[in-house]
Amino acid sequence: MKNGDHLFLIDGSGYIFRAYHALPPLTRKSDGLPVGAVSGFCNMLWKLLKDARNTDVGIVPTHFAVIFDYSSKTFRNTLYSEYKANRTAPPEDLIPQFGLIRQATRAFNLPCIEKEGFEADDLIATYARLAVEAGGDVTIVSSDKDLMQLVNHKVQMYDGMKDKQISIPEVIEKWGVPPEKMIDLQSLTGDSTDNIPGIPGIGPKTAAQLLGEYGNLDTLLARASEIKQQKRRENIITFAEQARLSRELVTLKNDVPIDVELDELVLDPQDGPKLIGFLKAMEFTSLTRRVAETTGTDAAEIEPVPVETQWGAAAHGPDMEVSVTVAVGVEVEVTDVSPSLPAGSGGGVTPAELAKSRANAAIAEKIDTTTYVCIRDLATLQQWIDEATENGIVAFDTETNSLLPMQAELIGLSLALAPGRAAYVPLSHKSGAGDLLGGGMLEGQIPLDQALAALKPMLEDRSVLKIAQNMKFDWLIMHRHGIDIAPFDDTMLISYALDAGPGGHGMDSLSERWLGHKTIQYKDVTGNGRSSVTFDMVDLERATAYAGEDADVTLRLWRALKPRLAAEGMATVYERLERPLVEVLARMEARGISIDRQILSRLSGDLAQSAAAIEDEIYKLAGERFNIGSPKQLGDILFGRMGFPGGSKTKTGQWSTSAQVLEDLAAAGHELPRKIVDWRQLTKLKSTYTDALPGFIHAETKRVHTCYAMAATSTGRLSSSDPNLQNIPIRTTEGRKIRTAFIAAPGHKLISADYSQIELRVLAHVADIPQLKQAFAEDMDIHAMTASEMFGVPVEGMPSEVRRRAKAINFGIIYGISAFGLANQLSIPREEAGQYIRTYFERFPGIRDYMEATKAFARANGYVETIFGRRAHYPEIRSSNPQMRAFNERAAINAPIQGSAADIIRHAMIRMDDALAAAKLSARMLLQVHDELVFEAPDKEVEETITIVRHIMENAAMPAVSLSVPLRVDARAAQNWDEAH
DNA sequence: GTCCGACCGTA
DNA sequence: TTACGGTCGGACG
Repeated sequence: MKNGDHLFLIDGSGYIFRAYHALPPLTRKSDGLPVGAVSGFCNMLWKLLKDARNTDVGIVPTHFAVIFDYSSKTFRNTLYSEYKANRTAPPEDLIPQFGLIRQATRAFNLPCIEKEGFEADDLIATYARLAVEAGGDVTIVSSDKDLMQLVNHKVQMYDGMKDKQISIPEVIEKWGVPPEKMIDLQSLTGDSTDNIPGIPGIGPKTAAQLLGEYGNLDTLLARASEIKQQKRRENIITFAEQARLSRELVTLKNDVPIDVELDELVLDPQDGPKLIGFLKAMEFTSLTRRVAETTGTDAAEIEPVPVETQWGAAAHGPDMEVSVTVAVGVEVEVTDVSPSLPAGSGGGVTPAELAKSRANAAIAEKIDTTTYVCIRDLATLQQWIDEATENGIVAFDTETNSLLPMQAELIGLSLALAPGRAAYVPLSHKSGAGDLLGGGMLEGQIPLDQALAALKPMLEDRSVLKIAQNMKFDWLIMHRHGIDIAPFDDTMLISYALDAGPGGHGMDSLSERWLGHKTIQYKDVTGNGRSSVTFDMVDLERATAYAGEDADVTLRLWRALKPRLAAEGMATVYERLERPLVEVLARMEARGISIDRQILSRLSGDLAQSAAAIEDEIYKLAGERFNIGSPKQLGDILFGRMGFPGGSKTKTGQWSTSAQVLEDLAAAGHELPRKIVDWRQLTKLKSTYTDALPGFIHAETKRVHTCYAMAATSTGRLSSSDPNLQNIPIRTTEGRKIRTAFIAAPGHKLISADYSQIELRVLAHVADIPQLKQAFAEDMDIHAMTASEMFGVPVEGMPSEVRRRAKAINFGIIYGISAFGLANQLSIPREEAGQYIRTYFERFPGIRDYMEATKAFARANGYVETIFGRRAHYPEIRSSNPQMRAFNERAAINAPIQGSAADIIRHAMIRMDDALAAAKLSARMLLQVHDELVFEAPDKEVEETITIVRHIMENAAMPAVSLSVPLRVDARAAQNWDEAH
């Protein structure tokens, strides 16, 4: 190396993590191998190399190397055992990419450099020093602040993803100190991601100011007593030693003994065929094409090169040593079908093959529920816990006396370590069914607090994966006992990510489907109906069989289903949209919302009075007393005895008395049907809301805790029950009053933030409709715009009826429109509705194309996808029954739109808690209503909370998806939900 | 007691 | 025309 040469050092390990989180997820089409970060890495390398003169760096590299971390243990761990101790395991779909990126590097003909005991950063520091000493210049491709200490007039950094150069001025601008003071700055601030302590209470701003004043860390520490702020002075004196230790940790080692000499890093020319062989194996088609063009290679001539990948059966523990080394891209014998955990220790299998062998094994292994252990002493429990900890994987289940997690009491819990090896730990079983007083606690159970104390370290141990069926329930139960389970997998959610569509994801049905095993029914254990008992009354033998089976089945399901995530390309959906939401929703459910009992009680009285008055009038008009709430009796009276015209029948042959039918009669001048409609509205509000809601107020928290179902819908939406807080009235003034009972705690406000027209915006994006995109870009009234476009009526002074029809059509489009449905909705003839639809498609031909393409995709694949890759399956779309087929087609058109919107708000929710915490706001998310989030915030934080909430929600699709239409969020704060919405 | 259909509240 | 959950009446056992 000589004067004028230029060395590029790529921070390979840093790039992997950053690319994984910043780039949209991507999986290899043929087998679901996750390759998003690999793709980003290859594109970046190609950009840097293809024509050095034209790169964004604007510099011609003469030498080039990609540097990696060797392992997680380095010399820094001997300095400080806690170094990087809080790192969690890399996401499962990232793990195979570590190896792939090294192979990519070699395919690019570039040296791959790593060294045991040292971090990539130390190697980079060493090579940078050597290059400068040899007279060369250096560009470090990374954006990691830990490397900024290396920047000087010969060494710069380049952020390959933001396309930004970082030299001395940029460092000063960002951190307020020149690069040579970065070490001192980091020693003061510490770094929570690397677990570097620093000095408490000192952030980058304070650190920069102190270093400006005192020059360097040693001077600062020596003269700490001069600092005026008392707290700061005390902290610096107290934690001086900690700062010195931090300095040792953050100082990069620039004298690592190197194995590859500087001169060996000379940039070789690209080997087109070699690179293309790799890119083809990765199935990066567009990059393959570009490389072929530039290097003048005929890509068709080149075979994909077999690629080695590490594909883990389970991501758990910080080091992830458990993984399967497999050859992908070549035919291999499936050798690993062993039932032991962790699965796979050398067999050559692709994700798809492993999934298949696991499915076969799962159904082949029979289940015997009589072999489970009942644990009744602490020592035995501790043995199981120790084994679980050593294993790194355990299935976990709680038994309670209620399905409502906020009021359920813990009765016992079960663990499974391996298929067939499960145990039940009774904790609160009662004795003496014959005892008049109900019996006391059963003898021979581990005291609850002791059992929980023993379990807590394992349940919270980051190196032990906990598996449950519907983890949100168990998480919340344990959360109420001071234990926050992590990390975890959820078989229900894995099933949901894989197989959302008709058919549920309950354990019983999953067991039958995947294990061929009929589970013991809860009812067979606790009894039926009147004679049923709570689980704490069940004898231990039967309780052990039932509870042990739950854990055993859960573990087996996990083994059968988990590998399918990678094989079918659904790992990202599961890990980004399902699993992280568990804790978010559990915390929302635990918080609950405050309801004013008095308001509801008063409303109930009012409703009862009004309904009674109408009831009398109804009897007078009908000439007899009858049960107005019985559609059967009502239909017979209206259309039988009284002979009203225009009756229609339901599919069971009864007279229909739907609101639509009654409204039509009322419009024709009949008094009685109007009264019925009014009576129905009042009694509905009373029975479903004002009477029912107070029963859900929790005895201790005095708040209402709804329960969200994560796997109940085919589209990705949540559902809410017990009580359902997603259908609280809003359309009528009478109904709205119910919302005034949902109130903020004293000193707080409720904030309601809702997406404006999110589904139509998603439609505009996915169907790529220019007029719609422009209308949203300009924040126009979308229904008026549609009406104007369709009927040629100017938006100014548009009759409301015209807009109403356009609005109905817009919704119809989202729902997979039919002339029949639109005619029904608008009460117009079917011919007229059909004409509307034709006109709409003429004005927006892209929508028709999109709908046809979606139907064709669904027919071909049996499912449709959201913009984030969530799938909804519609196997019946190929039905020979035309009605069935049409229904499935409409649902398939709707699912990507409704589902994408659901995914967007899921993203927002997953990020929200951290965003609020980062802004030091104590606002809390309470409710989700499909396109709306409700928060409770202290009065003083309302404005700032709205800013953060809006920002997170409006940018929720990024970076996974870049929408071509802006998202807009309306937010308002008030004392109650009615005024806030 | 349990299940299903009709009806209706929300997005 | 999409997606849900709750209440009621009424039929079934």
